[in-house]
Amino acid sequence: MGIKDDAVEVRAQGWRTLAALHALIEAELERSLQTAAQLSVVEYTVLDALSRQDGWHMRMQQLARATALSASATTRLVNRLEDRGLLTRILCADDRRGIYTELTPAGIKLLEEARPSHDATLERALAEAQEVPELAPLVDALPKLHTAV
Amino acid sequence: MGIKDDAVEVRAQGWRTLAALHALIEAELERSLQTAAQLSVVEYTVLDALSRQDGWHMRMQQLARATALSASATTRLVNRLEDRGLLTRILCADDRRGIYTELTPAGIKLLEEARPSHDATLERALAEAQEVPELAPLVDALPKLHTAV
DNA sequence: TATTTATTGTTGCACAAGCAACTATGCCGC
DNA sequence: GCGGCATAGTTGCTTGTGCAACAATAAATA
Repeated sequence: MGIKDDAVEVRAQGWRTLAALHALIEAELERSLQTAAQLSVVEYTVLDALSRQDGWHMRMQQLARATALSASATTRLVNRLEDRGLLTRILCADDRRGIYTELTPAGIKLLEEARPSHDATLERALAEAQEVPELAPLVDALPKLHTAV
Repeated sequence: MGIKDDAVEVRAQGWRTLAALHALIEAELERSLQTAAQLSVVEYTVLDALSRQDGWHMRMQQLARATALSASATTRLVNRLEDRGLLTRILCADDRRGIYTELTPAGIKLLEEARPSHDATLERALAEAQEVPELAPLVDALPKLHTAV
């Protein structure tokens, strides 16, 4: 096995680690958000993305990218949240094909209620992952990514 | 905003980065494996996990953990692969509740055919991710996790 | 041994996802 | 202005997934 083959295997192992950690965190968040606010992880992601957006409105396609979902899935996701009164669709004035989505007060409220649970669960999931030998190095690496030091 | 709040935000951002990179890689692998071998990512994961297992047999529950899938999803996943003749169920002699799965020659063959495409796509996806500013640091960190230096 | 309890895997059901086809609007060259 | 093409979003259909309930076997306890 040469150097080149090693690189392939290193990438594969990195990918497996990434996938495993992702699955662990997502599963815990899923349960936590479900019981705390009847929200799935993607639904929370939408509300959170909207809240971190200036003016609190995004187009469908931005939402699709933010959630890594297909266009059709995004449509139905927004439908669900709109039916629950958590956000509203707003027609674009300048581009009449486009549709903005905006958080309603109820959406903001639910997000604020869910956020502590989300954050605590994330912290707990990362702590659990650190107990797993294969995952620990990745958990350690995560907070070092964006520190502006 | 205090130090504690910063830690929360750092974790959240790390999680978003992890999720984004995971989604990007998975989407590319999905397309690639589909066209190369009519396999989904989880299906490939099963075949790969079995091939990296001594004796090439695993129990359902191990498979469920390796794929981060529920028990029922694992059952149906194994059904699909068995129907295609890529693996076989083998009853455990010592624990008659348990079921081993084992790659068939056809399964081994398909895996070997799919692996180059998988590895190449993974390399390409990581290269693409490195062009995205938010993802680049995580991409850089991945290969450093398991290097036995 | 008999009875309870835990574990392993499968099935019914409801739901969310992707793909392809569609509508509606914007944009470009003529 | 008009036909052709690209873009934004929605809908029909199929499929994979999780949860809860279940059957079968093992392990624990009396």
